[in-house]
Amino acid sequence: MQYFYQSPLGGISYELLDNGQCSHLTLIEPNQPVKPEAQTETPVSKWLDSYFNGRILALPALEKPHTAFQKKLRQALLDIPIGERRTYGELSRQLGTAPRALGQALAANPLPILIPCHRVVAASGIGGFSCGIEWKKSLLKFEHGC
DNA sequence: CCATTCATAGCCT
DNA sequence: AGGCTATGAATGG
Repeated sequence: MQYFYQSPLGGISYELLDNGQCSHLTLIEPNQPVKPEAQTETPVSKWLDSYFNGRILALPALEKPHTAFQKKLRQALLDIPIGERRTYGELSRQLGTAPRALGQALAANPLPILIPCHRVVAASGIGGFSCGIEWKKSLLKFEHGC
């Protein structure tokens, strides 16, 4: 079942499975509001509230990673504190993989923000973002002020 | 400093 | 199995 959330940075849609786990989260075009009537209170919406208020709660139930690597990657991403950044090179060395392969894995992350893949940037420059580079910029900017 | 090239490798579908 | 990079380092202008 699909839900929507209106964040200060733009609309967010996400998918909850029957078991309550969040399987996907997508960032809509920044500054494009979503239909207000589609917003419903869920564990994910509560978490997003907490995130955008600067006091982050424990993560809601998430769908499990499909591979061992994704699990390791998810943990590594969650270990990056707010406001911190890692480069693709740094993180790939930490995980024992190649920078490019890491990019592939990040691009396939179905749970941006929840799993903070936006804190990984290129060695020079900002790098890419699956939901649009503008989102990555605003997220980093937002976290910087926390 | 910017553009281009190329080595590289493993993750995802 | 095969492609396909959300890289990075090196090079050359």
